[in-house]
Amino acid sequence: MGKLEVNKKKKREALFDRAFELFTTQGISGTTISDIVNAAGVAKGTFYLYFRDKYDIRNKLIVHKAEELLYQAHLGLQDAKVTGFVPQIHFLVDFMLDRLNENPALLNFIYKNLSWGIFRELFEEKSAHEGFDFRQAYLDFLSQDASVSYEQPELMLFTILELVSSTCHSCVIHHMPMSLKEYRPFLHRSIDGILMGFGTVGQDCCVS
Amino acid sequence: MGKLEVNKKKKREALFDRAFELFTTQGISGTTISDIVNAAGVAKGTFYLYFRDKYDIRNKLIVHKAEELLYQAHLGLQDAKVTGFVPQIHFLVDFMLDRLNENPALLNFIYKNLSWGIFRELFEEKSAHEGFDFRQAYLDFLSQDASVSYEQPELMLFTILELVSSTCHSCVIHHMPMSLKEYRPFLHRSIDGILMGFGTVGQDCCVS
Amino acid sequence: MGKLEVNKKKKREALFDRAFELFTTQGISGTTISDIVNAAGVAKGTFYLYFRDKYDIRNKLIVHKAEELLYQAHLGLQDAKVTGFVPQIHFLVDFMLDRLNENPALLNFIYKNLSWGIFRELFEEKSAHEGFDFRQAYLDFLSQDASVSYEQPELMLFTILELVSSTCHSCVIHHMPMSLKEYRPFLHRSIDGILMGFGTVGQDCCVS
Amino acid sequence: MGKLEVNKKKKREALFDRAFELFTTQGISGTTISDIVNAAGVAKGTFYLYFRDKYDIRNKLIVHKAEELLYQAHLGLQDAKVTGFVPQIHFLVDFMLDRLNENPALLNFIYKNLSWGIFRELFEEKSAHEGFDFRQAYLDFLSQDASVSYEQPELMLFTILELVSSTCHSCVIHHMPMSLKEYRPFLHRSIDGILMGFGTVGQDCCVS
DNA sequence: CATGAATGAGACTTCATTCAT
DNA sequence: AATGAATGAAGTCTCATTCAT
Repeated sequence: MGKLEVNKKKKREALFDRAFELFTTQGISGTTISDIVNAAGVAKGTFYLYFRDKYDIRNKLIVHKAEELLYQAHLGLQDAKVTGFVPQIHFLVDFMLDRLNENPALLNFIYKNLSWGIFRELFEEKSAHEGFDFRQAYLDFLSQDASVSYEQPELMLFTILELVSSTCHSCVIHHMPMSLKEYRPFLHRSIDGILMGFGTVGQDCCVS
Repeated sequence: MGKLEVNKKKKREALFDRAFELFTTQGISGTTISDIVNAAGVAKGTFYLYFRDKYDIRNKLIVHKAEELLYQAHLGLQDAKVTGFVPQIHFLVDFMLDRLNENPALLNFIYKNLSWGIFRELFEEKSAHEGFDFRQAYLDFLSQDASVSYEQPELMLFTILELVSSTCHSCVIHHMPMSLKEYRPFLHRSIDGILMGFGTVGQDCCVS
Repeated sequence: MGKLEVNKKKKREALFDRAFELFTTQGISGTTISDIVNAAGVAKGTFYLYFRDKYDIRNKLIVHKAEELLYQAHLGLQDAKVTGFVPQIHFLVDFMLDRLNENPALLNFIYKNLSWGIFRELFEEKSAHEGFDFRQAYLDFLSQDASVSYEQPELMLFTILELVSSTCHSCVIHHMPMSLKEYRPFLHRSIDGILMGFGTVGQDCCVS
Repeated sequence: MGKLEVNKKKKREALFDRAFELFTTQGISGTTISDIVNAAGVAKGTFYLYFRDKYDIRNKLIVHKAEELLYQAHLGLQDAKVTGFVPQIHFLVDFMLDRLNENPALLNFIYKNLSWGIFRELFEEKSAHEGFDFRQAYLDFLSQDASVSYEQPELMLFTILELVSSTCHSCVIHHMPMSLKEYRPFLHRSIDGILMGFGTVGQDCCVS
């Protein structure tokens, strides 16, 4: 990579990082492009060389941050060596809940965006982490565990994801109806319920 | 009520109704106070006699519209004479899904606000519909049905509500991952799963 | 005076007093008619029954407050039984400086208005204090003291008044170039100088 | 200086000059920022690149105009080759009175601002006219004239300045109590009186 | 590539004044 | 005489975007 190339990358990253800081601290509509370029130490016009407008950088940030979170969760799972699909799902949910609970700013930012729309993008776009493919990883989990079988596994993921992000937002940001710590067991029971709902015959809750 | 009093009410309602129309068609940040007062046929300053700013009227609209929807669903349930708690929940969900499916503008507007925060307000504040108490109505459903018993029934309602509004939004607004029509059966299965998760022993899915 | 008459007077006085308080605490342009009527506990429209606009009430207040100050000084002089024109002038100046030093809000309010323009009004208008005539009082001082004689005594009063109000404002409000306490001896020396400057032959500074 | 630099200076000056015209003809509160930018031929936003608000440009104008006046008087004094401190003071006063009499708009504008506050700024800040130091110039006058000696020379200047600006304003703007032409001799006598009041023993008016 | 001065539409808000009650 | 809801002109200031340098 040429020196010039490196410099460009640096500018883009400076804008990216400062924008995230400002978005999470002052809100999106409370952040102006002036704020961002001032914080990044570049000229106003430079912003437009890298992003179309404020919403462009916001969208790119959401995808990026969500991807990071998922990738971290994936790495965590590998380290933890959890086996079995259901425990793996619970592990991933817990991992992400912990991260979001520690970092409410991030949660607030990606809130309601860590959803199917983002997943589509993550699934379709080339990951920033070379060679990592979210969809494939998910489907691999499933096929590795012969004891489970679901109708519409992608739809199930969507359902769980929406439930988790939505309730988690309420608990972490508003502490309503209770803290995440208190709500967490109920959330896991609800996830189990959903898994059951999507399970095919021969794999259900009651059969021992 | 004096003539003056009636006139005030009319003005407030005109602003309220036009603001809703504009918010749902042009978005909130795409709607200016000028737009609202022009549509309502009142002077700019009049707006500020009734609302503090754009966000004040928005918040009041969200509560109002959510309340209307719930109240309609409640009336619908009474007419339908459905019995049993679980069927009643499914009825209410279906009723609201239908309304929201017909009226995506409304859905988009109250999206992620038809949540616990709103419920709290609806529960605590005096309803605009004299003598109607949401919380009591819900708890009555439960107690009327001797065959079911749940831990933390309010938490269960919260969980279901978050799931429904979140998934419904994605399906109705983005048609992703599929249309509401196609997703609906899976949603109901997920709700059953959640009910099961919150159910106390002796009342579970598999007992025939 | 009828009961209705009394009520009218009360309203006017309430507006007057509250307006003065607000003008001195928030400034004139920082005070709205709404502020005044709210503080006075009357309706917006009522204001216009008594005053033309904000500047009308301001002007009337200035005249009123300046007149009060002068009248107090006059009463103080009578009690003190100071004799001789020059000591009387110094007494009056000191009396007013003390009052203004204690009450910078008043000073700021009448600043640059306790001047010839106001005097004209006070001289010409009928005083609120029945039977009190400022001009005559001043001319009486002069004629009572056979040892002094001035060209243009009214012009001299104007000169002294402008000097006092102008320097006093700077000292009291800005403490610049120094406090009033420190500046006062120099002010008195300057007044003596001016008196000398206006003195006719036979009465000048150097003759012992 | 680059082309861009020159252009910026031009814009700032256009705003400055038009603002002064408008302030003196329509008054400050009668002048809007729209008026200023229209007159200057620049966009509304441009104003805010150079000045914080209307009061910012006003303050900067006052300092600037007062400085100009003093500097002109200083130049006039050098040309006139008047010697002796007292005649120099009278010359300066006359010079400024003439200018202000010719230009009542300027007088009205800097009225009561051509005072100690401004002097402090002029004394402390670097003059716009390179190498010109007001305070030093004044002190030099004093020290050059061995025949005079004053206690607190700066305080004396303050006293004279307040007297001149205050009385001058009344005479020029309101022609009250008389025109400046008629009042001028009395003013000079008052100044002499003040000089006397501040003079140290051995230097007074009457000693021949 | 990078800059940042300039733009100008338009958002928000205030408030003196009126007038029907 | 008193009220206060309604008015709407007028003002301030912001900020995304452009473009000459």
